Amino acid sequence: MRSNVARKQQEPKSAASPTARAYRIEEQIGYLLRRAHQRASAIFQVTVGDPNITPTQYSSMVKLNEYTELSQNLLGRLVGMDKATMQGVVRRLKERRLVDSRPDPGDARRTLLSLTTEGQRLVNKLLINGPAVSRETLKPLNVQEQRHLIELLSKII
Amino acid sequence: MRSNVARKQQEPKSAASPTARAYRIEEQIGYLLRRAHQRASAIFQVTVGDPNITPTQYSSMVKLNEYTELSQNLLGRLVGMDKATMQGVVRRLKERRLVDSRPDPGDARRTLLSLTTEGQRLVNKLLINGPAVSRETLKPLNVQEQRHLIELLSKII
DNA sequence: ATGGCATCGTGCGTACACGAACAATATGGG
DNA sequence: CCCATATTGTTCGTGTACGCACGATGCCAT
Repeated sequence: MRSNVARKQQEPKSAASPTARAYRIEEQIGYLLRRAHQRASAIFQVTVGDPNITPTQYSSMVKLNEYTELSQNLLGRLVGMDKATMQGVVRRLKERRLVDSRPDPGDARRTLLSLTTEGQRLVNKLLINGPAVSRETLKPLNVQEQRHLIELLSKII
Repeated sequence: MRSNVARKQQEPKSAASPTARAYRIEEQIGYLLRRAHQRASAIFQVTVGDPNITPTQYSSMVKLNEYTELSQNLLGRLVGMDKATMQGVVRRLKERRLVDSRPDPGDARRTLLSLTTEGQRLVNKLLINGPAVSRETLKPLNVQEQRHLIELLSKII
């Protein structure tokens, strides 16, 4: 068990003027979001029940489970992924036979995606642990704070 | 100008039972953190003033500016990056002559990192825009909500 | 009907993110 | 002093994430 705190090697140069509020990277929203997202991903990985499924793969499969069949671009919009990113996610899911695709008969530009039987089985298993992932991630907060955080994050997206 | 909302192609299969609360991926903390982080990164990129500097490179340089000289591992702990990730970040900063390194005279395992003059000049320029990045990211919230979000995120890290 | 513009999926390049394995070095307890 | 254990930094593999450019296709207004 090692300390999570950095050994103090050196003092920071305090460039604080008396009036200006200090700019601390640890208090900036972007920094906090990066760290919080890291922690959430780590909790997902150990809690969801299958170490080979990533958060983005999971959300893609959950959406395909809801809609049955979706084009790749539309799926990307629904789960907030760039089409280039979506490409890689879908490729890996197809390689594992969790997702299948067929050309859209009504639009030759599109590929329709759907879960395989295997993919359905897996996502329904993972969905059981879904709430536990969120619960564990939000554990440091009380119920009211949890609701508030969800609400605030929804607002800034 | 195209709509950001997906065209409705198909209804989701409503699998809602009357009692159980629906599991919506859009309300899960991990999903929201991923989306919020995406947005924050995009705002950083267009607001910080140098499109070639990433958020992680920025936070590394800010920390090096505070401490003058740090080992790679310690810097990684201070900014919340894995040592393998840190490796790549530092390599790119060194390639651009923004960061310099020397062996630690007191510990042959360590490499001491510091900003070059060029790196100092750049980070001090970027620090001017730092507050604007955070301000823009938090724009959808009022001041009280902004403070609250920062506080809640700090708690779950 | 056709020409301009948007959309869809792909490929490439760059950058985080991290687990795992590794070699070199440091440290502390017996 | 010496050995078990820990730390530091590197490399490899896999997976997001996205900008850009491309070709194929669809759509719409003239």
